[in-house]
Amino acid sequence: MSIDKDHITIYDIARKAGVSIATVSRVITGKSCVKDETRIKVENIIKKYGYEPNLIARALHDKLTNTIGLLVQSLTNPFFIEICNEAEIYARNMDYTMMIGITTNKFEMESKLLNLFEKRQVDGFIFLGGRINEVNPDEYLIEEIKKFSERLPIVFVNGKINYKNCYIVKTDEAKAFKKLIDYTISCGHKFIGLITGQRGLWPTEEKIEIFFNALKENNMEINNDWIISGEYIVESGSESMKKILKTNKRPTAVLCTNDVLAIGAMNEANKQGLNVPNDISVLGFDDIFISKYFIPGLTTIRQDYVNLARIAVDKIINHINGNFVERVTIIDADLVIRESCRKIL
Amino acid sequence: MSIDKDHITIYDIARKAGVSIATVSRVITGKSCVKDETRIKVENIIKKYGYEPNLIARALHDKLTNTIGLLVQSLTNPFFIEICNEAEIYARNMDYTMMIGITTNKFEMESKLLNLFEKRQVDGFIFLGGRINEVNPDEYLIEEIKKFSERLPIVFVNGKINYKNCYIVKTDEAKAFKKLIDYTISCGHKFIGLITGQRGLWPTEEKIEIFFNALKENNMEINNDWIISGEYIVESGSESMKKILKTNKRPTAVLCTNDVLAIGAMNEANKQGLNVPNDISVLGFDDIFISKYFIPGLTTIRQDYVNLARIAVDKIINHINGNFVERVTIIDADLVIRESCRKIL
DNA sequence: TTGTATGCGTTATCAC
DNA sequence: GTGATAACGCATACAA
Repeated sequence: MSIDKDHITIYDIARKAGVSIATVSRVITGKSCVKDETRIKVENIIKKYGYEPNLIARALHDKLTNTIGLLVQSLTNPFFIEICNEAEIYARNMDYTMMIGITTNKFEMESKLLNLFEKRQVDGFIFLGGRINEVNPDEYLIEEIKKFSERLPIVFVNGKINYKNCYIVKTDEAKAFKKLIDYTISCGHKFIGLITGQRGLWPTEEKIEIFFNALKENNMEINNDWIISGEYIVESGSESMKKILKTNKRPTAVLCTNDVLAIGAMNEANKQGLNVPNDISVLGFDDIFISKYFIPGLTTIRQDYVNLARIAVDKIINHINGNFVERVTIIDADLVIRESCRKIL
Repeated sequence: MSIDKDHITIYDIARKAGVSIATVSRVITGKSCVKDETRIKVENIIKKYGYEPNLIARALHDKLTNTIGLLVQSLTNPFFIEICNEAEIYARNMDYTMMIGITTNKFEMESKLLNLFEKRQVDGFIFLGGRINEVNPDEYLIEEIKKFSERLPIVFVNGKINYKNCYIVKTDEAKAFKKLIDYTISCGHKFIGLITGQRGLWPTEEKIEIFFNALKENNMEINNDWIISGEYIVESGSESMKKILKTNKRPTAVLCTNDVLAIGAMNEANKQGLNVPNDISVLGFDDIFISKYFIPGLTTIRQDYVNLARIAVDKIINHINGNFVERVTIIDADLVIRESCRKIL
């Protein structure tokens, strides 16, 4: 085949088949009726020359690119990675391509990417991390999202911005974190600390509230020296644990609002010669891939990555296709018991 | 501003400015000369109406999309993730957008993605994992790469397929692994095992060869029961360590051809009640993010992710711009000494 | 059922 | 220095 595939157009096929380009187009899209005889003739020519429609030209006409923009805070947090991984594979399976933009947790970068990807005519956005986690985001951040959501479907994964045009798929983090606390208490722990990431984010504030409520319900001591906030990075988990271990009395268990923090916390405890879980128990949230293999295995909450990702993609595609889309979907998460939380006899 | 930005075209601007679309286009591209007076007039109108050129239309004309296709084997191996992360951020900084395709290490998927992304008119490919690591790939896998590389720049990250049109950026893995072995030996280890991923891949075979040579050079015992191959996943590292620990005499140190395996190996040693590094030392390769925080911290080789990623992107962009591009770039990697390898007195 | 003609929004060629 | 117009490749409204 000496013909360069790149340069075969609908015109070439039409000429070879002795029909008009309209007919060829009809055959390709399959939307309109074409007489069987001509359809087969055209199909054969298409096959013979290996013709493939030019997706750019099609996008120019249709205003649709079969592309989804994935705006993710970073690829350093394994939770985000799992979502990206599953979302890409699933989306492509549904005939969509993923454009990825890493915002490095900068709101300006989110804005730039929203604009850039809109210019690239993505058919929808998936938002992962960033402003959607803010408890009190600046008004303009919300306004911007609203503006875009008028034109394109936007899905937040684990986000909380509530606006009529925005879709949400999220883990029931409150319920899941309550499970984690209840389990810890059921193991006999009476002195429990809490390590969190940034204040002012939903994944943090929600869990802090649940934590306080649960301890009160159980008439347990709330020691503010054992409640340390930082960032959602390993080093911060270590730092927070260090602070907790400096207090006069140390807790028997420390809950972390995510696994990354828990790993930092375990690392620090270990450095100080403490054994997890014998000297101090540590629990996490997310069940990132390494948590299973850490020593000791981390007891944590497993978020349902696969469904979070797939539902996010489905919402976009269904919206595009004009199907009904549930605005908010909430998913349960399971407790994963490993070795990092000791049962106190 | 009541006008919908989406629908402003070059025609609107031309009309408002009282010039032709050609002039507006000249102002936008900046390639041809326009009288200062008219240029300023047009620029003002553009600003006033917030006009932005339609990138799809431009792509249809130019055959360029300012998009790079990133074909990655999986987002489960942290090494790949680091590259993706850096590549996306850097590429966008250079005004390119990243399309990501996860091949799940299936060659057919690589083929599909090559074709799909070419139809989407990416301006180049970055290849991460997959067939480019095969020591003896099927001929058709090579032919396909050759075919695509005639039309588009393709960069392999740590790949070895040698073809005149393909670019390569890679860590000098042989040299780096030699460093790792030399260090292990310098710590006094005389009985050393090796855990690898799949046979038939360069990152495996090359290291096995280095391993044998180094041991011979040092007149050390080569015990084939201590050389176990599997897959590049954590579980495989555990399994391999299990096999090594079943042998009569156990090595004092085990080298792993990547960190993922090392983590599995350490986990297994630990499960069997052995302390790393006191009972057995474990060393890795890659320095994935968790290796620093693992207990004990993993002694390993740090690949220069940032440069690997940036050089890959640069090669693509320079090729597109018609600049000279070095076909192969080889990067050194450093030994990172942590706690997982014990010094024997 | 099929063909013609037009639009999609650019850039570039060629006149003027 | 500027404008008219073709070209990029497709999809579709309308006409036949």
